[in-house]
Amino acid sequence: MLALTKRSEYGLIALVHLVDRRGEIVSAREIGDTYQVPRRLLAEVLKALSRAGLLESYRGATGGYALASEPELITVAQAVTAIEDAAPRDACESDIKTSTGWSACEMSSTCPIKTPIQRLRAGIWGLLHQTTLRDLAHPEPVNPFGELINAAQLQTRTLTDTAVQS
Amino acid sequence: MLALTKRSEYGLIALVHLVDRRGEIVSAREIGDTYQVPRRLLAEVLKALSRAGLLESYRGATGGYALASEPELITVAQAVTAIEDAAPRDACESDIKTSTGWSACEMSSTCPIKTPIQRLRAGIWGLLHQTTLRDLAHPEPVNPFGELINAAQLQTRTLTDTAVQS
DNA sequence: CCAAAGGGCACCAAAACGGTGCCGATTCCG
DNA sequence: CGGAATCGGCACCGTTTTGGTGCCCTTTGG
Repeated sequence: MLALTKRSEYGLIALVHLVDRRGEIVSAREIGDTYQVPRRLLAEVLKALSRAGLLESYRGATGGYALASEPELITVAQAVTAIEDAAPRDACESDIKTSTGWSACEMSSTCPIKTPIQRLRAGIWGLLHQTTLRDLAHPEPVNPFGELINAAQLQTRTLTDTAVQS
Repeated sequence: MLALTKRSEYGLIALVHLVDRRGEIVSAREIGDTYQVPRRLLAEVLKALSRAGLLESYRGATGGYALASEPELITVAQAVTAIEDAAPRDACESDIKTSTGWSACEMSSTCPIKTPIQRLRAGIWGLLHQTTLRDLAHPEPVNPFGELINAAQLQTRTLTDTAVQS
C-alpha cells in the first residue's frame, strides 16, 4: 500500500550502483553480493530493466549490466514501471480502451473521488517521474538530513502520459 | 505497489461523502449503497477511521458516522495510515527503537539508496499529508481535466513525523 | 574447453488483500 | 416494551501479489 516492492527497491539499488560504476560492466553477482540482495531475484529485476531498455546487458564470461543512458535521463517512474510488470492503476481508473472510446469504471457516475484519486496518483507518479537516478545517487556524502525533494510543480498528467510501458 | 488499496479508496470515498453531508450523521449502509461498495467491508474501514479519531461514530437505530473535524484538517495521509493497519514502511527503513537509540537496517552501511528512498517515500507521504479532504471534495463540478496538484515544497520529514498512528 | 555471465521458464511458500459471517451492545421509534 | 437498525468485535476464507528459487540453455572471454 503505497510502498515500493522489494523488487523495485532492489532495482533502484542496482541502478544507483550502476551510476557509481558508470562506464564499467557490472555483474548481477557483484551487486547482489555488495548489498546482500538475493542474487537470483536481483537477476530477475535486472532482466526486466534490461528489457525495458534502461540497462544494457552483456553476456558471456565478463558480462553484466551497464546504464543504457545518462543517470539524469532515467527516472524512478521508468524503473518502477519496468520492474513491476504493468503500469499500476487503481480500481478507479481501470478504464478500458474500446473501439468507441473508453469504458469507465462502473462507479464513475456516482464515485465522488474518481478525479481526486486520479490527481493523487498523478501527483505521486509525477514525483517518481521527475526523480532521476542522479537525484537518487549520492555523488557526495550527502547532507545527513533535511534535504528537499525538488517536487515543485507536480503536474496532473493522464496516466497514459506517465506510463512509459515498453 | 504504489497504489491505494481498495480499503483506502473506500475510506476516501466515505470521507468525501461525509464532507458533503457535513453536520448530518450518515450510516455505513447509506454510503455503501450509494457507491455500491461492499457494505460489510466499508463498515470495517469506517470503524478504523473512527478508532483513529477521524470520524465520530454514533450507535443505535439512527446511528452512523460524521467527520470528527473540519475537512481541511483531515489529510489523506491520516486516512490511509488509519485504514491500512500500520504505518507503511519500506524494508530500508525498518529501523527499530532500542534502549540506546535506533538500530538501522542491516544494509545501512552499504545500501546506496537508503536515504534517497526515504526521501522518495517522504515525498509521497508529504503529498498525501498535505492533501486534505477539502482538496478531495468537489464542492463545484470541478474542471473536467487539467487541475494542478498543489504539491510544491514537499519537505523531507522523518517517517515518525508523518505517521500519525493511533 | 571451461567457467562465468545473462535469458527463459516454471514453480513455490508466505503474506497481503478483498470480502464475509456471526453475534453482542446501543439506541431510536412506534 | 419490543423490534429494528445501527455500530463494535472477532474470526474466518479464497484469491492475488510478493518474495524467492531451480533448472537449463546460450553466450563469450580466457
